[in-house]
Amino acid sequence: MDRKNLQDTAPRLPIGMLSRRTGCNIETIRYYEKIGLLPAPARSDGGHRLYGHGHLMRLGFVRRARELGFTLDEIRALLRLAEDRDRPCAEAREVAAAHLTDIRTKIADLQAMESVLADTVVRCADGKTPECPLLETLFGSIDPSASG
Amino acid sequence: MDRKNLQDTAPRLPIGMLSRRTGCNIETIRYYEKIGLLPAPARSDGGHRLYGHGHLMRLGFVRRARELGFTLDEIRALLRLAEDRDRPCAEAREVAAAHLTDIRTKIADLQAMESVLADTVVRCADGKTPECPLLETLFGSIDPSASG
DNA sequence: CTTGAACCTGTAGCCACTACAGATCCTATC
DNA sequence: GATAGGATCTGTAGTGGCTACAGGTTCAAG
Repeated sequence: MDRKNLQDTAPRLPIGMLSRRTGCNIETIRYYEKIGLLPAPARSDGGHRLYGHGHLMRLGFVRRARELGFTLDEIRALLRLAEDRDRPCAEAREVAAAHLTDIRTKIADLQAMESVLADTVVRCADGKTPECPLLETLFGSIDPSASG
Repeated sequence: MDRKNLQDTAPRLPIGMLSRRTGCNIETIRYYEKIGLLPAPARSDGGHRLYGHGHLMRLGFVRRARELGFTLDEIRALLRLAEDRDRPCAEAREVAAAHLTDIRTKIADLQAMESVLADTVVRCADGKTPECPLLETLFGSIDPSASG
């Protein structure tokens, strides 16, 4: 069985089933269809969506990529690479490497926030300063006498 | 001079000046006014906003708090505490402590993403696997033969 | 009095969903 | 075949925290 057969769309699963199988909200699934991330599935006579195995795999891919913080645009690119089996690895690595840089930047930013806040909260807990250290920190160092 | 005199709104600065002094976009300043985070300033005869020292301090406060990742709602709460000088420290500490927890959760989440991705990118770079390790990771372990 | 920068209001867009409202369909039971 | 109620349908609007216009008015310098 080819796990990457994204073209297999033989209609089987209604949307609620797909939702349960992937852990993805029904609304989100419809949203992914609307923005073209998930191809429109077959419909029952009454108009209900019926998904195939390809949809299941594709949505699983999207969910996993989201868990790793990829944006929907990045995921779109990765899906294209997954379909084009010729030269995906180098390009996929590029997408991932760029994303990794983003993540590391975010971690660094959050760690900077964390250290300032942790320090401030400790000083608040001390109760050794007359003013609230947190509020003092936030009032910061704008000099109101400087001319703009 | 009391740095916390947020009530001083004697009209002096036009919005562009306030923007330059605080590093906050003009659009953002107007947005903060619209959502009630920054009080509406005086106006010139022609209708241009004229800000006072209190606005400068308040907006500085907001910007610093944003840099520490506080949400606008949290900042609203902190500003209320800053105005009410009686029992702010314990409550401000609570707001900050809750936010600190959020930040630490986010850091942990990002570090989890980082380690998976860093590992995968390295394996991509190896070129030792026939398939692309990144795409393999994203195709994950959904078992299509399991019944939903 | 003219120029052009600064400012005004209001609306729409961004991302990635989420939450309805109000209608229709599907399936199981009687 | 009727009925109940869960599942699904479409479409719209809201979230947070801005940002980007369009199309108009005002301000300050020369």
